[in-house]
Amino acid sequence: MITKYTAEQRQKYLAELVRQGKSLAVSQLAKTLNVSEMTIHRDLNKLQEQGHIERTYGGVMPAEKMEFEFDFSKRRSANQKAKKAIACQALKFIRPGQRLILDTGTTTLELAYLLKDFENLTVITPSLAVASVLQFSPGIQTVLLGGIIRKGSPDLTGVVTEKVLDMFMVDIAFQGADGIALNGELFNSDMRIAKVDQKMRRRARQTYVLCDSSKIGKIDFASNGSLIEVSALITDNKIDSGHFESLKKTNTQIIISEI
Amino acid sequence: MITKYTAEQRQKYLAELVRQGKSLAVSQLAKTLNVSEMTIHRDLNKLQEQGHIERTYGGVMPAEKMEFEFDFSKRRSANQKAKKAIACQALKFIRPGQRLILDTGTTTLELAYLLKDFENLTVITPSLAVASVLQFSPGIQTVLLGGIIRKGSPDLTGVVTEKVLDMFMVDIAFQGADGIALNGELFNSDMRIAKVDQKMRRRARQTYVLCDSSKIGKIDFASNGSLIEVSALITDNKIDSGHFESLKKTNTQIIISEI
DNA sequence: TGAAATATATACAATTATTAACAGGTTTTT
DNA sequence: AAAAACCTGTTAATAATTGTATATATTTCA
Repeated sequence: MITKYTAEQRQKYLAELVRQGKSLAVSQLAKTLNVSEMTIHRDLNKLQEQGHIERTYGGVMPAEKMEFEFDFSKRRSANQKAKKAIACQALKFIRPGQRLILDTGTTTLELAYLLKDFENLTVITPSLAVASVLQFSPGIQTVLLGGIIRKGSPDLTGVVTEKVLDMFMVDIAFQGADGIALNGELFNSDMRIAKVDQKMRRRARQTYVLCDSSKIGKIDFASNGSLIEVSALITDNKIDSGHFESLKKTNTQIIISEI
Repeated sequence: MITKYTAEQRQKYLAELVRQGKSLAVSQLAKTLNVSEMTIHRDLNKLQEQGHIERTYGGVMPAEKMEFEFDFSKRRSANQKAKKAIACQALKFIRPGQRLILDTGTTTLELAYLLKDFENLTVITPSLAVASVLQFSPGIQTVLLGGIIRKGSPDLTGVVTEKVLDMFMVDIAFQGADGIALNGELFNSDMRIAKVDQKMRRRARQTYVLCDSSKIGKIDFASNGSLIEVSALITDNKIDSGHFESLKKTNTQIIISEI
């Protein structure tokens, strides 16, 4: 190309490249656009002033992003692998075209990461974290349930959340749990989440509870129902065999994922 | 890989590895990323300073807080000062204890920044950006309207959003506009936002339109109503005097903020 | 506890990216 | 048509990043 562009055309082109997330070296761009490196620098600076991009040493990044910050002090990275394995197992139940509910929690968040490249899904969620993970996935329509933002927590709760849930009926709900008693009772550490979880199950044809083995046999503050109401529990193979036998008595299917 | 990455790309990659709970030896990472071990150390330190990870001797752990990003190219344009002045003017109408709706848009976002330290407010918004700004304000309860997340723009629209709006009745709604015709017609560039704006006005006792002077006399794609329906228009003193006279004929109060 | 092994930090040099300053050219304004 | 404003390219200066060698910490194991 020996074409000559105006400054504006160039800058528009550059902005578009960055938006697409292409990585760009200034020297490369200079050749492509047939201008000096200095000109590219100037263009990029202008785009930065306008807030379209962010410059870094040796590169360009899409412009400023807004951030939500959350406290995840409870999470233990040791269980991370278990959570991923559980999410992989859950993934097997999902087919293109389905509508899903993804609950708040670190295990369901792991599932969201796996869904990223799925085609033709609708995901309904009370979790800002899940929404954030899926925001760039072209094949996924994300519906955020409304509600009150819990300070320091990445999710929505309250009357609004429950009301909005009533507007949908989905194929599968994937729920987390902060504890599962040996009689199959399901617990959350937050009462507000418990209420949302309860409602959620009624709006899904099937419900899967995703819960790593460390939380089985532990009770927490807010009961939201029982395993009897769900299609299956997905957990990992570190589950205590005694616990496993106890839970089996609830007649709920228990799916064990290999870490 | 003999590719060369910028520091930011490397750090992003590292942060993602940590999130996934992969255990990593610095020496291994250095080879993978094709940089010296020293550089990896420096990267990890930087990530630690930013609070993304926690370093231990010989290892890395995820930080206890987690950040979620939403793509948001806020234009830091020449009108920034006008927007701030307009937001300051809008602030004067707000009293403790009130319930507000804050529309999506850069001017209303500016208002959100000013609200941060307010006491005892309830803010209802379809804008994830607004929600993000207010997330740590102890005096403010933030309610996020549900709805479909627009790709590439952090706000909620659709049937759900409108339904949820019906659940509330607030004191004041603060709206933006992408254009205001000289006969007072209000425009958005996105039809979905226009519908939400329309509904929003019906759920507020008072509505103020916040719009910098550069957009006055400009029409855009989607009409959402007219200035006749609102309590006042707040704009800046760069407004063309002819435009001002035209708008006055709509009998809407026009508040001019000094930049 | 103390020494070896390993991990991390410091200091400086080399490399590379970015900016500043100036000059020539083009377009716009008067 | 002259003056002003603007854009671009060249060269030189400045600043940021990275690697190497070296020093200091931290852990482990005897």
